[in-house]
Amino acid sequence: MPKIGQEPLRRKALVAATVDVIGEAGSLDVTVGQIAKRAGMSSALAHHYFGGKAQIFLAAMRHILAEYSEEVRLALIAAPAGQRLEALIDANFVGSCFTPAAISAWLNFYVLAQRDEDAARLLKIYQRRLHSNLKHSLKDRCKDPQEIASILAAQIDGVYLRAALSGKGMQGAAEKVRHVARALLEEKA
Amino acid sequence: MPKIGQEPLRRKALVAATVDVIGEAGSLDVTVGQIAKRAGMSSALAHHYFGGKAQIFLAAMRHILAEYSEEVRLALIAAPAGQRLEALIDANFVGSCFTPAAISAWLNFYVLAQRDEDAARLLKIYQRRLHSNLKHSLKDRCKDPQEIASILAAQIDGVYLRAALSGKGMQGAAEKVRHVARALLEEKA
Amino acid sequence: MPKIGQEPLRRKALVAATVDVIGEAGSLDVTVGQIAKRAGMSSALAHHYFGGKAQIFLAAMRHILAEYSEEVRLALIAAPAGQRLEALIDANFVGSCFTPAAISAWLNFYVLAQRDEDAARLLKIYQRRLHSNLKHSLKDRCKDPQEIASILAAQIDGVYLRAALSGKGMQGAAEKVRHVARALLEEKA
Amino acid sequence: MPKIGQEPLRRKALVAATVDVIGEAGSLDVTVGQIAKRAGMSSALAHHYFGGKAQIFLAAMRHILAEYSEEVRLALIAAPAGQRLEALIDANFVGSCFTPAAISAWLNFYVLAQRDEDAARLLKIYQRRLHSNLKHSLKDRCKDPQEIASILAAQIDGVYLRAALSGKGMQGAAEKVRHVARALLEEKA
DNA sequence: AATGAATGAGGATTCATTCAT
DNA sequence: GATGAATGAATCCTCATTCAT
Repeated sequence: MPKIGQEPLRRKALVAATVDVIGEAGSLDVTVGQIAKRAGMSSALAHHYFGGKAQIFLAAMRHILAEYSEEVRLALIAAPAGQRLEALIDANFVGSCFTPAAISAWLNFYVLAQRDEDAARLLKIYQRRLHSNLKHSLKDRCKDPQEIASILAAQIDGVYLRAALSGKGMQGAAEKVRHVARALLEEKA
Repeated sequence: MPKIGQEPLRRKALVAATVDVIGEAGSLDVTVGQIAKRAGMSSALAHHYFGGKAQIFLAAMRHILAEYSEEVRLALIAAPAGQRLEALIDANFVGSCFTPAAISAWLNFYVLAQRDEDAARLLKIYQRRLHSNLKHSLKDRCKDPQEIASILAAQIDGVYLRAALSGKGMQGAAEKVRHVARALLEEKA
Repeated sequence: MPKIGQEPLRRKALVAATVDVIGEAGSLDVTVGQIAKRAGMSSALAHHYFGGKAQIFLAAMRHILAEYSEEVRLALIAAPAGQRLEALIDANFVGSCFTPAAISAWLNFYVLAQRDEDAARLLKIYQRRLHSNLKHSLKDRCKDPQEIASILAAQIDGVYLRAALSGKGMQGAAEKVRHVARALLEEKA
Repeated sequence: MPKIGQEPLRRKALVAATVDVIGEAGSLDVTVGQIAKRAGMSSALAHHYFGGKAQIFLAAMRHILAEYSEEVRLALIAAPAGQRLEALIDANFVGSCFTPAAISAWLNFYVLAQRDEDAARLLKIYQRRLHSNLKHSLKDRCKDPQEIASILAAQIDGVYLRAALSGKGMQGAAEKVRHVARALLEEKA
């Protein structure tokens, strides 16, 4: 029996290891060797599958974003029509991709996006999707969904940042954003 | 007798060069050689004056924070009594330390704070000061200054992040935060 | 499958090269680069296999001591019962590990032992073993084997030193120690 | 009043500092900066007076040898005619230049002599003088002063080495050499 | 497919030495 | 005489990457 289908397994393992290691180090200054070791293979194989360090990182980022997207998608599906905004906000602070490890990877993602074309593109996709989701869930609930969505997106990111750096986790984070949302929607109403 | 009093000059030049180079690279992955070259001296001299790479970075961060603090201090002094909150918000998006270069250094500062004791301490000081300033300026204007300050601080950071990553500068950033502030203060009024 | 089993070969080559290079330089001030080059590999590989300069040195010292010990062991086995002392003395001045190169390494070993824990430990082992061997071979031939062994050990080291520094090799060295041994054993007889 | 005669003072201070620092480090791997600092001046001045690191070391060695020679000279003068050998042996283990610091410098001197012409010459002078002194003091007391002197010189060096490395000082060292001397002189007498 | 082997390039750091004042 | 300033060269070490098997 030949070992078949090893490639996807290996890639998955490497992606998971990357998130893991970056999370632990709190930095993108991790070596391919560390990642490969964590994934239980040689660094040569990591290169073989991904082509280079940058691509490994990118795959890890893509994974984080995919998990996040899925989380959001499910939350929106499950939410009652009038509660989409609240569900969306909550989804941004709950779920597997918001573990401390992922947060660290996420933070570094922001930095990477400054230089790296691919990272910047991925990040833009995330931002557009979040903005779009927010706008949709705000439709019919306020006069300027565009602006409110933009504000709430920033609020979400800011709360992330602070939660990530405080080391105290996401407790109370969603509530802060909901608070802002309520205030903005009550305005002049 | 030797040439004298070069140390402060050199240190200043190195700090400026560090902010500069980090800003351009969008990353802390810059070499002491790059920094020293930009500052017009040998890397050996940079080590001589600062002792090591970490200390050079730290001095740069301290410089950025000092500039920011000064900006805020002046804004608060100049503001009429009832306009302190607005002045404070504006001060966070205007001024010399919010050039693209400084923003990049700032972003990387967040990441560094995850691993580096000293960076974390500096960052905490910034956060406490911002929170404290916000709270003071909210006193007498709402029921829960503590909570509102916390929300606005996150909003400020989030707007930073987005402005920094969009590459479009700070246009409209302060207005977004002011918008949130207005909404939160009007609440239940 | 990769080329395999190179590690022991490389380690051996590096150890030999280390002794060689130190011998030529007459000093521990040799670079990993020099050693690696002599061993026919990159300095990176030397680090890969040994972890660092100190460990390379230590391995070289261990090698020299092992060779010496083997030399002594064989000499003692081969010696007739009544001639053990003489055989032991001779063994200290004959043999592969007393080439000029090894002597130089040996000399530097003394110096290194002043600072380096590991080197000091190794040296102590050598000294204890020599002392113990001498004492055993002196048993039944004098009243105070402990003291005589101590004196002869020092004599051996001293003759080393002088032979090493004179650059004229070990000619007549063993005979000097044998001379002392005879004199000490004849005492008060 | 101009500062005159500073040069000899500075040189003396540097020589003393060199012995000091080498003794502490247990190695010749000391920097000119360390030496100069210990001597209370800038490293530039050290270079100015000595021309380079090698010459500083050499001056320190010369100093140690001079002290040693003086010690021996005085001992020989003070010794009664028939006790010159014993006085000479004792002089090799007593005196200011056999402090732990000097021993360390001495040990390193041996190593340096392997490469450095000047150091080798100095060392040879010491060895010749010791040998000559021993030979003279052995004249009329044995048949082969040349050989006995050679053996005792080696014994003295060997005992040095062991005493220096044991860290227990020179206790009992002279007595060991005297013991050998007695034995050699009693031979076949 | 998988990996041990191997390296070149690069980076932080140190230090003897020189120089201008 | 004396020193702060300054640097080039060298060294250890790391790491992404390539290669042969």
